[in-house]
Amino acid sequence: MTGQVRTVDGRVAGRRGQATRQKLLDCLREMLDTSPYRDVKVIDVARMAGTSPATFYQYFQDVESAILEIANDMAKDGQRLKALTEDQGWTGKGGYAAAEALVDGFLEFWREYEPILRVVDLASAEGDKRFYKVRQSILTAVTTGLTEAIEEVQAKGKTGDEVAPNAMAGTLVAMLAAVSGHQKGFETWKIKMKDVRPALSTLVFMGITGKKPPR
Amino acid sequence: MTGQVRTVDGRVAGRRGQATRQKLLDCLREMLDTSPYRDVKVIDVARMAGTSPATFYQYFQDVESAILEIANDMAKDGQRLKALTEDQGWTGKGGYAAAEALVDGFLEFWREYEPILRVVDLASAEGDKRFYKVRQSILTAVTTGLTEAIEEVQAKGKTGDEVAPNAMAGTLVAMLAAVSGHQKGFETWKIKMKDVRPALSTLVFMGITGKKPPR
DNA sequence: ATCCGATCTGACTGATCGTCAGATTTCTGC
DNA sequence: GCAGAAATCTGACGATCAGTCAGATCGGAT
Repeated sequence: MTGQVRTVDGRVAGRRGQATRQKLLDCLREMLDTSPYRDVKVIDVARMAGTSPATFYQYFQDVESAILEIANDMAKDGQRLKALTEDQGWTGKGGYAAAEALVDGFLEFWREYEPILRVVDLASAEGDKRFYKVRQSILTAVTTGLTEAIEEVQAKGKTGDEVAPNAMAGTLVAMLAAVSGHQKGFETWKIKMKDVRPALSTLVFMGITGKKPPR
Repeated sequence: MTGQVRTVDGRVAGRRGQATRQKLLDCLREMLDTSPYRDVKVIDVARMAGTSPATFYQYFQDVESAILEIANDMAKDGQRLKALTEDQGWTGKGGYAAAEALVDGFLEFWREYEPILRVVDLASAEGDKRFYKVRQSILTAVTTGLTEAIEEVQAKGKTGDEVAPNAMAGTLVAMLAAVSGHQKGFETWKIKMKDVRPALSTLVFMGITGKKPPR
């Protein structure tokens, strides 16, 4: 599906080329773990990979394109979040458990890809469509899943004055993403993630069902 | 309080110097509106301000320090958000109105400072303590305000199995900040901000009171 | 007009970017 | 195993930007 790996000038990369390319990506990712995004230099990545900057440019247009590559892999892995919204009963105790599972899925996913997600978030907020698309591919799946869940609950309840399901779903997803991306920040305050988890789960549950979760 | 404006080498800036400095800050802010953070160059800012790079370095250590300056002004302005959490009755219809006002305050504030807040967010997530402090000074005030509100409601309700007030407050604030920072993103989907506002208000209300907002 | 401190800048060094032609390594057919 | 071809890598280069400093310029006080 991804097609073959190609160099910037269109040549198909062979075994050695792919290995080098992957090594560059790995080093770039490690670099992003430790240095501010703005300070990541091609020359450093190349040096870390034991190669030359020219080689980097053989495989990537620029740093952003390389990060986009990593982000695409991440997005593929992110599709597992989608499953957490499907075929769930969202009412009663089972519903709260489902909310907890969704929350945990987000927290774990963000913990794993934090530095990449930071860049994806920034770049898409800055209007870069390539990164926007990646972000979407992760979040849209979850958003539509939740939208359907909310629609279902609202259809049964029939109070008539509910909020728009897709807006509520989008808001919940944004919330999950934001909190997941600031886990370290929360810990640095006097707020424990152990307490944040139930707060998130409760909000997800209430956002979907409009009710307080059962004890 | 801020003390006098000083150049990097410690001299106190006079009238002309302050004007130049401010012009540089203005141009930097405009630059951030239009270019990706990573692509903002000192030389461009200086050029736009009709001055030379050397002058820039007379007033700022580097680009980040200059942005931090802008961010500090913003934080000062952000203290108005704090007022939106104080002396509010958070129950019943008045409570929902208060939630709406808080949501609107966030949305407006983020609309005004979006590009700066993006950088503040990134830098503090990357562990830059200076930016982290700025972010805190805006959000902590609101978080503690909401924490108190939740504690008050819980004290009256006495169901005993509530979530931790500060975790809930922190989560709500993170949600508000996240959604506010992705307003354009929402609009690009098929989700209207007109629908997001009530979704946010509802979640804030439910997060605080544990009840569905009154019609 | 002259002086003095405040302010600005040209010019410089060093680092990184991004490119290209040519060197080096790996693969292929025999 | 070897010659030739293809794939891969790199040194070297011009361009751009970071960051510094000594000296030029400005503007107000006398």
